[in-house]
Amino acid sequence: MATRTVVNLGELERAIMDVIWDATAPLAATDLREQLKASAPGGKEPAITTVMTVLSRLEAKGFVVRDRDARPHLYSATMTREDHVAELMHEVLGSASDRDAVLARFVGQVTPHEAERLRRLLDA
Amino acid sequence: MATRTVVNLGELERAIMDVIWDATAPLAATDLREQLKASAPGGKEPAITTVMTVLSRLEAKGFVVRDRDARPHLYSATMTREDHVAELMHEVLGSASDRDAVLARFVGQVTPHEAERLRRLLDA
DNA sequence: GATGTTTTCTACGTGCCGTAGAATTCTACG
DNA sequence: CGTAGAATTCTACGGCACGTAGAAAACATC
Repeated sequence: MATRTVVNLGELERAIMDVIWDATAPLAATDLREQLKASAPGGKEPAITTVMTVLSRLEAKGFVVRDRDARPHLYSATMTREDHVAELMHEVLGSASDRDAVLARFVGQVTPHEAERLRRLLDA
Repeated sequence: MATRTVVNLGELERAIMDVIWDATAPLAATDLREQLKASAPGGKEPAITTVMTVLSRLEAKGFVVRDRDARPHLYSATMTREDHVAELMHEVLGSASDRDAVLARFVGQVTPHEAERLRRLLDA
């Protein structure tokens, strides 16, 4: 019933996606767990089964794909973080009736540098 | 523990915010309930206490303020929907390390009309 | 085929949210 | 005032998403 928007990631799910996105190649669950420990401040370290459960859920949600032929299964993201975030932005933008008004507020809050960047992108 | 981002609204909470945002003046819970029924397709109609509970939660979350002096209490939004959505967009944008790359994807997906709109906004 | 590894299954605890009755407080009106 | 009706607060339950992970099953390897 809940209009399943894409904005549905928990804390650990997001942390795992971040590791996958930062990786240069598909990762095995164990490696991923290592990276997770490295990037986590408190050194918290979930059980390997926990990581796999979340990975399965992320796969079900379409965020990652896994190579089931490889022997530890290898996981990779279905889209880049940038594409994902851009998509989220559009999704959020779409939730307003007056898109133009939202854009006005939006550009009113970007940094000068980003404004310049946007100008260049738009002229390209 | 969960890094409470602003992106936390349930289905009913959002529906209620939409009614409040569409309203031209502060609303009483009963009126709000009416509007809710009107805008809902299935004619689903939550109990008045349900509406009030959610309203209280929205107040706690800082999304609405209520006039406690008025006799039915009157509720209104703390910010416009456009400001809210723009804020969300920035929040989402901030979740990426490479903001420029995100912006590139983002502008690559806006409609021509919106691109034009953005150009004008940036030059203002 | 026994052993270590990897994966799947199953399941619990917690917190958010929709839901709303019960109890309480408040306002008018007679 | 006293009381009825209206409004507000309190309390609470059920469902679902997530973090969590053990138990069990499937695999690979020697």
